[in-house]
Amino acid sequence: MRIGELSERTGTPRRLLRYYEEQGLIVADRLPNGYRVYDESDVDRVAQIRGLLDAGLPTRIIKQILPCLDKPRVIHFPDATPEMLETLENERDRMTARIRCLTRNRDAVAEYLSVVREKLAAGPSA
Amino acid sequence: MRIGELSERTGTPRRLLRYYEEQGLIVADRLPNGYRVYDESDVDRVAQIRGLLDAGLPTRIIKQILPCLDKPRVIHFPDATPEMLETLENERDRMTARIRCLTRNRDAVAEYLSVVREKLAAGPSA
DNA sequence: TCGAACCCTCACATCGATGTGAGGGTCAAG
DNA sequence: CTTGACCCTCACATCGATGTGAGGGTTCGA
Repeated sequence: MRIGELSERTGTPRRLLRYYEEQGLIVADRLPNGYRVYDESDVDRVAQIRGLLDAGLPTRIIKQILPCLDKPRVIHFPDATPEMLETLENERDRMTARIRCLTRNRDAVAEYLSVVREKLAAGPSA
Repeated sequence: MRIGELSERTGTPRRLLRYYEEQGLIVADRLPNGYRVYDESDVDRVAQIRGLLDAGLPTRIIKQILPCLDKPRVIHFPDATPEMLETLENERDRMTARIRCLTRNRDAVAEYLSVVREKLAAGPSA
């Protein structure tokens, strides 16, 4: 598929698909006329990128963790330098911290909402 | 305490403490000379703000969810408009989505790391 | 009284993610 | 051949979070 379809299917502006490519997060083949072509797997990949961006990770980091989830179990770690492994470990820990923070606050918001809803159901205009 | 101490204890630049105040995330009393004064609870509050910012939430949203976790159980929902409740529900769901995305990817990174570590332990230079 | 170490406000700069549009090719259908 | 719907690159604009520094007060100890 070309960029327009991918944009529509992922709800992502074309501008951003090009930006993600520029940042090395996705690679697109080109037709002889220069048009980008994508395949089905790019739909998931873009969704993943957007999810991570939305969770606060910068493209620089996303670029590093994406290969870890590539393909089924084809771990191509020969190019894994010690610095890179350390970066990944740090990022794993940061993600864990984020998850904890988000969970705690999400639960608090959820509880607040349920209490308010309960009150509203009991005495609407009180 | 004044801004310098809070900055040091939270590892947050003074500039940002002032910025958070400007965004309505924290309120600081003032000494007669204009200096900001904070109390112990602000240390936790700043940590919470930073955690949420790091998790990708904008100050505008953080400002809305902070009151939900304020104090023990003093829910002051009289000023809870329907729009606000809807915003909170949306944000709760977005946080849940973020948590799922982060967890999935964190686990993948963690597994990648453990496999690589294992390989390295087995045949270091192979 | 002077200097160091605080604090203040204001304002411009940077950085990453994104919006927007100019200027211009490609291609299929009328 | 032309029009409309695609696509391209390039470049400037915006927005939120953050850096940086100018210009200036306050406090305190040497």
